[in-house]
Amino acid sequence: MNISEAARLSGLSAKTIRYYEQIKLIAPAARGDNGYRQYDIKAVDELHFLARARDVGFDLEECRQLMDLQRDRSRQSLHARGLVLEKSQQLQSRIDQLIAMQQVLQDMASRCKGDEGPDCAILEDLAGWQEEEAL
Amino acid sequence: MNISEAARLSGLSAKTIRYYEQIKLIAPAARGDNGYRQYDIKAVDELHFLARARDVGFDLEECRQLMDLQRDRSRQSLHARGLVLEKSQQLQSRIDQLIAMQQVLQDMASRCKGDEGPDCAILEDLAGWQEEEAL
DNA sequence: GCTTGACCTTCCAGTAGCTGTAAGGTTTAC
DNA sequence: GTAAACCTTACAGCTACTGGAAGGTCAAGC
Repeated sequence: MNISEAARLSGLSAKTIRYYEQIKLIAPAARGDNGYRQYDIKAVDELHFLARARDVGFDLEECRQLMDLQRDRSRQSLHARGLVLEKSQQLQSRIDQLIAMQQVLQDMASRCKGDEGPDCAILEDLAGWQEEEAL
Repeated sequence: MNISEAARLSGLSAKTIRYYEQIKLIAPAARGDNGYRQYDIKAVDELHFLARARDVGFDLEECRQLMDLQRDRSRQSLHARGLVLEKSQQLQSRIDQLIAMQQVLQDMASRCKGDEGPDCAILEDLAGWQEEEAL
């Protein structure tokens, strides 16, 4: 099959597939007589694997490691588990951070009248007096 | 004061301050005889405002809008409130997304033995059978 | 006066993970 | 024959910086 069909089946865009080939995340695709890339089920499975790994938050370097494990017949499942748990913790940190940011925003919004006047607790807050630490 | 002191007080790096000047997010700093950038309290306040806005999740274009509001004597606080509420919703979407990703990871990890053997629920999951949608 | 180190300057390149666009070749349907 | 819908490569651009090179300036100590 051509690249657009592989894209449809894997959940990646054709552009992304070419990009992954370019950065050698995947092996160069086979080519037809016309120079078009050709994909078989096995190749699509690999692309799908990447799409799934990206979806749950792994970056491309981590995807590379996961694919290495996937290919390694003598792998130890604890390695994959380690990568997953580490990523899970990273996501948790990011979630905590975003929640904290959001709470500040909610707090700002609740203290702002939000009317036609120029008085605004939000802008006062952002402009806010230098905090202790810096002085 | 020189740029490194302004950086220390504002919470931005000197590099970042120069960058903000370059992309015209802030006005060009005054210069001393030696060509060094000079900052007064007012300039530092503006930098601090930017640092705070970035900290709670606004991108540079949104920071520009917030600063425009800050400078506008005839502003309406509902505009600032709108920006904050919109950003809050964006953060919420992102948080929800990250939580969903993390749950998948936790689920994977819980089903993986994580031992010395090659059998791995995680890798099976990532490699997983094409989902209905694509077929 | 000279050196040393900590500043400052500009400019260019690189980061992650693509996406958009241009310029062109191929295939397919009518 | 031709138009649409594919495919190819190559290069630029996105966000928000950060790092580094090459060089000018300043203050302190000898």
